[in-house]
Amino acid sequence: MLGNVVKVDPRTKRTRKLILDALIQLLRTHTFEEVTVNEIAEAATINRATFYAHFSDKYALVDELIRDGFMLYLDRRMQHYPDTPTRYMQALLWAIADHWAMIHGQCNQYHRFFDSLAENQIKRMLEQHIQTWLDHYGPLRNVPAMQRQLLATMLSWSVYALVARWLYSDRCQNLEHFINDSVPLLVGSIEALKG
Amino acid sequence: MLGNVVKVDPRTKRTRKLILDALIQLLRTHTFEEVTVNEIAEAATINRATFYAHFSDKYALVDELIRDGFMLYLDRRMQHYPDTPTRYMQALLWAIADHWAMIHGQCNQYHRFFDSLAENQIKRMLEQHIQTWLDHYGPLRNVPAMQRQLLATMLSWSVYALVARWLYSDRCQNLEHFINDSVPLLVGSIEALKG
DNA sequence: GCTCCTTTGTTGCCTAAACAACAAATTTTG
DNA sequence: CAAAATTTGTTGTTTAGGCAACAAAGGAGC
Repeated sequence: MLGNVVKVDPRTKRTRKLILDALIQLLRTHTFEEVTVNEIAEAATINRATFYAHFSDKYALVDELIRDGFMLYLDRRMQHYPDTPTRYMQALLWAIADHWAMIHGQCNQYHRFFDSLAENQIKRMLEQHIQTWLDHYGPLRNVPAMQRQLLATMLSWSVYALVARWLYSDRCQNLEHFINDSVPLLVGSIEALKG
Repeated sequence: MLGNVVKVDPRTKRTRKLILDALIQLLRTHTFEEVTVNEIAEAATINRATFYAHFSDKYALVDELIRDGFMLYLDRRMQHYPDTPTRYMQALLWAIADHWAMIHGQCNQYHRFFDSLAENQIKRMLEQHIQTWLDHYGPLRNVPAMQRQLLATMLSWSVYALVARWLYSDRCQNLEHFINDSVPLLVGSIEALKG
């Protein structure tokens, strides 16, 4: 985890941002399936070949879009360094809800297929994040690493599942209440590993 | 006046736009004198050397900014093809007023020095525009070209002078009235050439 | 089935932009 | 005023992006 400053060419940064922004803009009026690489390149004012120099295809692009977006909300919810399982799990649930709200506010043309791409990326990031958190969580120091890895996998899916359930149950319950109801379940599986 | 489509590299277009936009943005918080080429390049996310590849210095940049801006309002006021001297002069006066309002609304940090740069560019454009208009104005067909050129020079300065006078007299008079009062004077010098 | 048309990736050549380093001019500051 | 620090232009070299043109893979329509 060194200060890995790789000195990336400013043109590369700008081009990536142009492409990302172009997709966001297009998703306001088209579904992800409708959008072509050609349209993205045009909207980004770059050449189509340049697109392929940055992303292998539009799926790789949307993956990065999701990761960038979710990272933002995740970091934001981690500002207060939640050091107990309860507060950490609360933060994760809020971050997912934040991100979902942004997605379906900003770009209302996101669709089923899009959602499943998002789900994969988010679960992947959650697993990585939880893994790191667990490794730094004192009380589990003596638990074998493999056990912590399995726990991280399980929790990432569980956390996502719970929020998804709330989202697709028409969000009739207040989000804060729902989170308070969910957290104990998640914390329980961490506590279980201590014993 | 052929359809002179010169096929300009998309990167060039984008870079010029980035630089122009960067200056506009900086002029919201700094005076023109305060702004350095370095800051412009940074705000535009381009290299300083690239700036110099497009503009010889920041004065050349602001010239283009003014020309682009004024051209917009001039074209807009010419939409109705004013074919009489009266309507043409009205359109010119309005265009200058439009542009001035934009400048001092958008970028309130514009200053004396900036204004004089603007004045030069606008008078230059006015002269060119009036020259062309006069050349296509039937009733002056038999007037020697040199006479029309001198008239164009005089009118460009006159038109600008009148609007400037209104602007610096605290704009106490209604603009429309002021324009109606001014137009006959300008038209008069055109009519004088016919006789 | 077949054609026509669009989209997808890929490639080689060319150009605009990045970078770093420079001298000269200008501004700041002690 | 003189030293230090910015800012200004310029230049040679390196690199990212633009531009065909291409084969291949879907569709859409007949």
